[in-house]
Amino acid sequence: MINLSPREKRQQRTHQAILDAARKIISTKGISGLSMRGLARVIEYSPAALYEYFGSKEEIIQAVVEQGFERFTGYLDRVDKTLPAAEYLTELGMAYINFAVQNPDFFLLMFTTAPLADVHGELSDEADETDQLKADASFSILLRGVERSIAEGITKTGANYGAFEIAYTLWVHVHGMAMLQVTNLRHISHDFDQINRLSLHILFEGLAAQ
Amino acid sequence: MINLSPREKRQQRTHQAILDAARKIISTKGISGLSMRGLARVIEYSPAALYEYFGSKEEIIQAVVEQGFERFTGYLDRVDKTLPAAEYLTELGMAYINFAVQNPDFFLLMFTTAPLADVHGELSDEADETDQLKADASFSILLRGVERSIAEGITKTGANYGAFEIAYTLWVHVHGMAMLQVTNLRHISHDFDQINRLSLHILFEGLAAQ
DNA sequence: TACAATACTGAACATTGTTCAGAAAATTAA
DNA sequence: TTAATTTTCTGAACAATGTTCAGTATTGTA
Repeated sequence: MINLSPREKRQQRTHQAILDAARKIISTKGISGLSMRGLARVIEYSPAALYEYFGSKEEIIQAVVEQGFERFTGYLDRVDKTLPAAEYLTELGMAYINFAVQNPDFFLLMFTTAPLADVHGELSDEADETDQLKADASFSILLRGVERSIAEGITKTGANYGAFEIAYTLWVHVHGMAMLQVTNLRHISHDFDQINRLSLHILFEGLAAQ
Repeated sequence: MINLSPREKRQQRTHQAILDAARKIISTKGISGLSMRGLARVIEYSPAALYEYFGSKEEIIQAVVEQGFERFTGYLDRVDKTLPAAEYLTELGMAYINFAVQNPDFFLLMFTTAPLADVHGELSDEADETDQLKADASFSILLRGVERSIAEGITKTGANYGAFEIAYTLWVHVHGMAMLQVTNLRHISHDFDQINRLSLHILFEGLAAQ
């Protein structure tokens, strides 16, 4: 895995160059601004050459989204884990929103692109498919933060809800803020940082209540 | 306005037939399944005829989204207003999510389509543009519910936050649930109703806390 | 140096949104 | 009713898109 032949190195470089160019185009001109011909022009290949590396435009987009989630997870993972749980979760949420606001079109694409022909349902029927969530890298970061907040007594659990339910609650709240910031509220010139923090604070009070 | 000439009636009928057909196509085949030729075939016109009624495909989509928001507002408005504020706001939120789940592609389009060349900013610079929100029909429904909840003592206000901030908090939370249901969690066979209600309940505890 | 695999190009195809000259239909004027 | 005019619609065409494919370079191996 570590040692690559010169050919494989070239392949990987081109593969990545295509994805980088695609990501940049999407970030600047939106997903509708991405064309195979334009993409080919940027990396100085003919349009047909792209099909040596990817089966279709859809596959390219899928790969860009996949790498996007990796960068996203990395971004969230960079939040200082030595912070007290309450602050940590707040900053985690703000990082989530920040990522969205700084790459609005890209974020939008990530969260509106359905995974291509996922092989989920392999363990299927019986098993609760929310397991998929728990396996998700960025959700796991949140989940660990929540578990710590429970240990620190910041959030209370009950018969109905444990760490998973609390994490879900935080997720939807933050995701809603991020999403609205990037769609409905996008062109409203107003700084939402303060109200977002306040809003999160209110939610934490609910999570702390018995 | 009420009396229309036969010609105007025909125009309006065709106009609406186009939008209805477009909405149906989007609901069944997604936005990428909408083509001018396919749309024309459904209403039994030639593709070029569509341009007699709309300037472009983009304008058609815009109009479909606009009517979508009207239907959406109507849907929310149908929630029983005689319910106690807490229950009312809960049911309002669940209706929001229901609308999304029942028309996933359509909902997605509505909340990811940027309004075309909006004339906002006309009162501009000085005025806080969050006023746009307060003018929004569906947000107003929520706002009135929140004001009632304040009157009933269900939610507390503070120096930092009044009805607007509380409404925003509820909105992002519910919107996050709806959005995730329609994107990330779409193909997970799991009933989220229970956890969504629970999640909302937790938020209300925060809103009730001092 | 010859052979084989890989990487790429150019030209073509079907499909898309859109335009436009003109035919058909509906409305108005005579 | 007829003639003129306006509205409504069609067919053919255009440029741009994603994709394919035969064939040509380029690279790697014997």
